[in-house]
Amino acid sequence: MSSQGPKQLLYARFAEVAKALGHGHRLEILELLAQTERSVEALAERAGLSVANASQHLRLMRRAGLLTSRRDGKRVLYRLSDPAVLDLVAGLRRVGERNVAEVRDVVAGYFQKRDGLEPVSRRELAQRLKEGLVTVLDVRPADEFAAGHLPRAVNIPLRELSRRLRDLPKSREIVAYCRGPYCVLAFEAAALLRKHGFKVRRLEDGYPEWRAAGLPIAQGEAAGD
Amino acid sequence: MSSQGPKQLLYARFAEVAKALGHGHRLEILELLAQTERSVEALAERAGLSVANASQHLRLMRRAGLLTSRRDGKRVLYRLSDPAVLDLVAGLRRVGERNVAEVRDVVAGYFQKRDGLEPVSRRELAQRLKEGLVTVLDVRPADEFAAGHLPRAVNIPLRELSRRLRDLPKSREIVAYCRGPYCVLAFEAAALLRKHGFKVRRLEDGYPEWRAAGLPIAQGEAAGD
DNA sequence: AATACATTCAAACAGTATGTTGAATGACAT
DNA sequence: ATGTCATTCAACATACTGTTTGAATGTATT
Repeated sequence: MSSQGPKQLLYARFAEVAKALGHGHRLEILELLAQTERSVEALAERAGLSVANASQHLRLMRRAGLLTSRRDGKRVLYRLSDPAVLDLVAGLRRVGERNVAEVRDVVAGYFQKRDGLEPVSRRELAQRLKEGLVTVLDVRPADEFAAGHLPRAVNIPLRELSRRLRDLPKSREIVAYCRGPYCVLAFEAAALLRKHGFKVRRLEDGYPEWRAAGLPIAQGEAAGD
Repeated sequence: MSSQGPKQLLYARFAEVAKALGHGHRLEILELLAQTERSVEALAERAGLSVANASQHLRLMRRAGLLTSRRDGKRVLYRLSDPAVLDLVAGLRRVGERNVAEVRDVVAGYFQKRDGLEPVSRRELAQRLKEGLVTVLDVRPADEFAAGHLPRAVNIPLRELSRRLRDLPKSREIVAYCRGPYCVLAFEAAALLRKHGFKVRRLEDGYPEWRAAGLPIAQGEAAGD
């Protein structure tokens, strides 16, 4: 299979890149790495995997060219080797949304139940941010927020949201976002806030896409900025 | 693995799309289907597979949402379900080129040996075509040419090229293309023609990309147009 | 109805992937 | 040096993939 001609050889390599994307756990790891580089242990914990298992998935993706790693003291930090990896994942999503019945069912059955409204586009949000018309709410865990977030975003991780409703304005529109298009955090946040009478919509996707689009970002832990 | 939450379920589906791309033979089938829809038998023959084997690869890709099929009398014709599938394959190529050492080696060792010149961009070729400055040479098999090709292109399948050199002009620049970026036909053609003193360059990719870019195309068997 | 043909399905095989366990490596701290 | 911690490796059981073979299906042709 691997080597009748040079084209076959190349295609076998390209297929390996695709194979490296071909597992739910690995796509989840890529979503996490799209936020910021991370250690094996941190990834394992967030993705719900054993450390050894996460390590194997990471090695496989590194071999395929999806990731690179560097050592930082005792730990090894992995990150996406190329922004084009995000385009690939977005492509999988697109093909799935449009051509796989089960995907459409889940989107209709779970996601649209939490938030049926049209999401806000990046462009529109960027514009309204400039005009100071909206409150932007980042519902990711604090460390992901610290690694990079939308300008002037308020960070309330989803788990704390019901306790901190008073930190949010009732009059202004709120735009919630998290890791990406199917990150459940923003959907759950939208459902919760709407139930409590807030005016809320979701950003169409997440922080990685915002950054990849070249829009301004901010870093650090502070709430104010 | 498949269903702790809705996100995991979606990711498992998206992973299936990636898995369907994860085999050299399947990428080759996709390259053929990017030219035009085709029967199982035709695909099997061109990809060098048994009919039953091709059928299984096709079924898998159809399930994943990459392909659709329709019956036409005795045969079943497959085609790409979505232009986004081409974007996905292009994404694999891009990640491979930039991040997999072996890919770079093969490109340097085989492809650049045949044609080290910068390829002509679609834009540039479209412009020069309008001005009537170039001869466009399509080296794909006749039936693929007939299904769609660049305007005013001359079709000389690679196998016939050495016998039909006199059909090509020595004075004008020739731009050769075939199925896509790593279709060997155009590289071999460029090497052969250059050896015989023609001025020849390659188009940066192939017919499917030209069509996907919305540039004008022509159909039918005639040589003149 | 009988035949021919294209495709799919089912069964079988070898080969490859996944996830677990426990041991090995490599880097830092004492 | 010794111990500790994060990561990787090796070995294993289990499940899935790719391919071949031959039979079954479904569609045209006679």
